Parts: sequence; structure tokens; C-alpha cells
Amino acid sequence: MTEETRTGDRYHHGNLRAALLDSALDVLSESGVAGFSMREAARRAGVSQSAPKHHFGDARGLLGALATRAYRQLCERLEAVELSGRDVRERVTALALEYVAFARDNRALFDLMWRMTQFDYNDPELAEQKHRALRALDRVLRGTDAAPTSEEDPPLVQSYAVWSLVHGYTTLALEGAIDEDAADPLANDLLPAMLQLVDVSLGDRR
Amino acid sequence: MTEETRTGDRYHHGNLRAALLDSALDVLSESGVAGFSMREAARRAGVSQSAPKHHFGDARGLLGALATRAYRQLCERLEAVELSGRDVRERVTALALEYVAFARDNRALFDLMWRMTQFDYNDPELAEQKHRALRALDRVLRGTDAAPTSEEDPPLVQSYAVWSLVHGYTTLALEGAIDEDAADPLANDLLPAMLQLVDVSLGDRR
DNA sequence: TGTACATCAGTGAACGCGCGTTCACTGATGTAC
DNA sequence: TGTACATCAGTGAACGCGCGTTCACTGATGTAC
Repeated sequence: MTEETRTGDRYHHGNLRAALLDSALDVLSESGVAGFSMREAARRAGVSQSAPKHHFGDARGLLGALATRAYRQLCERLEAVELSGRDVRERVTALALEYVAFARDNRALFDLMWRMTQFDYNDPELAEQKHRALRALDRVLRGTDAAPTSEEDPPLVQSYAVWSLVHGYTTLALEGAIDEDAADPLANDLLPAMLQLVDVSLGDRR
Repeated sequence: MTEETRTGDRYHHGNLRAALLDSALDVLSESGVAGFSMREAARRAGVSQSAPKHHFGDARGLLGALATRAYRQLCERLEAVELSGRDVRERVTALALEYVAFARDNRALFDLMWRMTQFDYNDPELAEQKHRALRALDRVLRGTDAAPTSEEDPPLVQSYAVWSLVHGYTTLALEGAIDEDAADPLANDLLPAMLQLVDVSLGDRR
């Protein structure tokens, strides 16, 4: 009686919610947000077309759950590298590269994450996870010596600047708008070079 | 016999291509890329559902033409403010604010512009217009005193950095991911403050 | 330990919808002679 | 100046498709007594 997916001879799937999230991710990755359909997700989970309704209501609910899980995964990856590097600049660069790597590994998902207002999907956990990545960056910029970051301190201008730069670079590169010499624009060193131009000291804090 | 749209008693529209672009923009603005349909665009242009085929083939063609026109408009707006400001930093800031203003004025269109790879729409003019905005930024960063910019000089790292920062900020703000004190995050002064952190001198050029 | 019953999870046929596309057509325009 | 004809631009009915949603149902599970 494991928790594993089992599409055996049982009438009840037993694990359908998780199985649907997985198959929905497949559909999303292949067809994009525009081509996504509940029926196809159900089909791939080996279940009738009306089964998803019990778990997610409609496509908004399913995609929302998918996006929430994606934010969580991104934050975990960022927090895992948060402390690697000898100084602030190295740590910021490590975070940035991880951000880009996540986007490249999960193109359709990354796309979905920044498209949720289109679905006006309001989930408190999603909103919370959305801020979590920024907080990791903020901690790094304030430095480890600083007093433990209060959850209520507003993020630094530096945090917004670095986030904007990295996010913008990621979307532009994935779109093919920034085509560098290298075949894979995400593998080269343009991003670190750009980050060198950003003042990450706290003296300029405003 | 003006060039104006006339939906009079004539069998031939006379101006259908332009009229379809306009109605398509309406549909796009209301329904987004996902909700876009050729039939609806035709309906609003007051024409049969099969008429658009003669001019655009399919939705890819119509949206592609729309995106190309949008890039052209963006570039014109950027070039119009390119020289306003007493020094490089002021001029860069003016460009950045205009970029954000364009995105706010044309949300659906701005969204479409960075989604064209989804349609693998290959139009040389679109590709050309895509680079044109970056070149305006590059001219500003090199300064007016510099030798006239050769069309073949690769863009500065600074250009990529500023573009990434501004583009990232724009998309994050429109998505609601950056919520500042002000009700309208695009109207405040976070963007200039972030640009202050970027080294725009050419000494660091690499 | 057994039975009754409520609730949960999933089925599968049916519906109506808007879409893209095709097809034979027709009305207008331009061009050759 | 007039006529014939090719080409262009647009019509409107028809088709098949996949979609979301509804609905009466059924199989499994849990709980009260």
C-alpha cells in the first residue's frame, strides 16, 4: 500500500491529484499555456475526462496548483545555493545563475508562473511563494553579518534591481531576443558581466 | 476616394488589411493571445470569416503583422526621446520610462511581442525591428561624442544590462510581482533608483 | 463482529459551442487589343 | 472607345474537431450503532 501511482485494476485511482499534476505538466510542456486542455491531462493520467473536476474544478485551478508547486521548487533551488560564494557578489551571481537554470529546465512552467494574472487566480500560498524568492535575494544582499532579516523589512532597491535584471535577461534570452555568440546564450558569461555593473553595496541604500 | 476605412455598400472593402489589423488589436487587447480568434477579428471588421485568409493566411500571419507593427511603434517612441536629457544617465532613464510607458499603454501587444517564438514566425522585418530598440539604447550609452555607431559594432554589455533590467522590471510590475507602496507601481520612482545602481560609464567595457 | 448508510471518487455518454478550413460562388477591377 | 478576359477580393454555407460542462450512474471507503 504505497503512495505510488497505480493505474491497476482499481476503480479509485488513489493518487489522482498528484498524477494529474504530473500529466498536466507534460501537456503544458508540449503545448504551452494556450494549447493546454483538461481533457488531455485527464487522458494522460488514464482517467475519464470528468475526473479532474473533483480535484481542481477547472483549468484555472489545475494550472494554479501547478504554478504554486513551481514557485516552491524555484525557491528551494535558490535557497540551496544561497550560501555558496565568498562574498556578496559571488552569492548573488550564484543565485542568478540558478534562476536562469530553473527557467531553462522548466520553460513552459516558468512561462506560466508569470502569467497567472491572466487567470486572476488568487491563492495565498502562491502569493507567499512569489515573495519567497525575493527574500532569499534580499538576505544575500544584506550580508550574513547583518542582523537577522525581519520578515517585515521592505526589500532593498538592490534586490529589485538584481531581480529585474536577472528576470529580464532570462525572458529575453529564452525568447531569442538576446543572441550572443555562443549557441546557447544561457550558458555563457554575459549574465555575470552584467551583474558586475550593478552596485551591490549598501551605502547607496535609499 | 480617401484611404479611410469605409464599410459602405461596396463589395470590396478597399482597406481590409489595415481594418483587420485594427480589429485584431481590439480582440487581442480584450481576450489576450490565448483567446484570440480570426473569426472574431473578421466579425469586428464587418467582413466574412474567410476574408482574412486572403491577407494573412492564418492567425500566425495576422498576429505576426501585429507584432511587427508594435515593434515599429515602440522603436519610434524610443527614438523620439533618445536625445532628451543632459547626460547619459538622464537619457537612459528617459528611454527606460518610455519603454515602461509603452508596455502599460499596450499590455496585450507588449505581451504578444515577446511570445513570437511560440508561433515560430520568421519575418525579417520583425527581427530587424527587434534589434532597433537595443541600438537606440546602445547609441545613448556610447554617448553623442563618440564616433557614429557602426551598425556592426556588437552592443555593449551595458546595453544588455539596462535592457534586461528595464524589461524585467516592466514584466514583473505588470504581472503584479513588484508591488510598491504606490497604487500604480509603474508611476513611481523605483525604476530611476534602480538605474542609479548600474554603472553606465564605458571604462568597465569588456 | 456485522450491518446500514452516507460520502467520496471516478465513469461515460451526451450536449452545445466556437473554432479553423474548405469550396463553389460572385462582384469589382485592371489590362490587352 | 469598346469589348473580352484574367485576376483579385470577398461571400456564405458546410464540414469536422476538440473543448468544457452536465448528468445520472457506480464502485469503494469510512463511520455509527
